[in-house]
Amino acid sequence: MKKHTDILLNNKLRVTEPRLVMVKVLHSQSKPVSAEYLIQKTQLDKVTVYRTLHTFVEHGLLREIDLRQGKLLYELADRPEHHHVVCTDCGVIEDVDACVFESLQSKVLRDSGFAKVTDHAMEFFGLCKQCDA
Amino acid sequence: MKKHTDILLNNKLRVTEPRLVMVKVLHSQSKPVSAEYLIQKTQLDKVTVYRTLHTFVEHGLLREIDLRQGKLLYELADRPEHHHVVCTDCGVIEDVDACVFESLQSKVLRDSGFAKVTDHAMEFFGLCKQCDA
DNA sequence: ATTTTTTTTGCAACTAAGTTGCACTTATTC
DNA sequence: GAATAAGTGCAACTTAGTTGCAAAAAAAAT
Repeated sequence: MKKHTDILLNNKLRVTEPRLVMVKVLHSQSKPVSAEYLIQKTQLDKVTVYRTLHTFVEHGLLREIDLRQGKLLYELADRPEHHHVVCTDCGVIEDVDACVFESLQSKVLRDSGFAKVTDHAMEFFGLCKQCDA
Repeated sequence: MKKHTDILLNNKLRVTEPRLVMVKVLHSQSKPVSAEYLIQKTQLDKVTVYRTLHTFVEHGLLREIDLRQGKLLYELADRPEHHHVVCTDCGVIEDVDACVFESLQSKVLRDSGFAKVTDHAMEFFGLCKQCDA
């Protein structure tokens, strides 16, 4: 499929079969996925999956997310920025629109004496309606 | 020292030598510390350290913090709630006063359709003044 | 189009953080 | 002080991810 090839080319990445397979699987999922999931779905060697994930993150194609599950998750970066809320019971993940981070940044700098804030993690944990019932 | 014994008793925990040693080391540090640091400082078996950390967290004595360093950090929960900003260059950690989380909670519930938010992670990453210079 | 160069891939072996099973020891309860 | 319950430490294991290196595949040069 031309679309997936273009995604790689647009990001100045070599077009290889493993990368096309990974882009395809990543596009098929609307929720963040783990390296483990990609290894199983793509049947690629785990080293290839881990290395490709890093490459994609470096090129800004993917976002790396830590939802306290002992492993990192990945989602395509072409979606609008947002945060996540994770059910601590069943693990379901829902989106939360981009946060009020801008207004917090100055407070962070003031409190800490840091020079710059370049990134932040803001994730929420709770119970989804099913698990709360 | 009576103080450390009391901390354990107040939290309905058995008073044992390893626990007293751990409380002592935890009190000696104002910044969050890793399990590794505690293992090295206390000379206790790593299994004991990991299990005691979990016990302390369950009893509300400790807070567990994930600052994306591939390992969890721990700090005493008797300090006022706050967040952290981490220098992505040198790793130094500074505190940020409790966040505007209350005002975000309703937004999170609205966006996600969750029933409850019980916890959140909100950490910042950037450059401290030294590393930015 | 073929050769050369460069990058990517996959295997095997490794690492780091943390966990589990189990016998032994140490606190608290009676 | 004996019985009971909980905590400790060793060895061995697990899980997520990494490193070295030779073979394979892309892109660049001819």
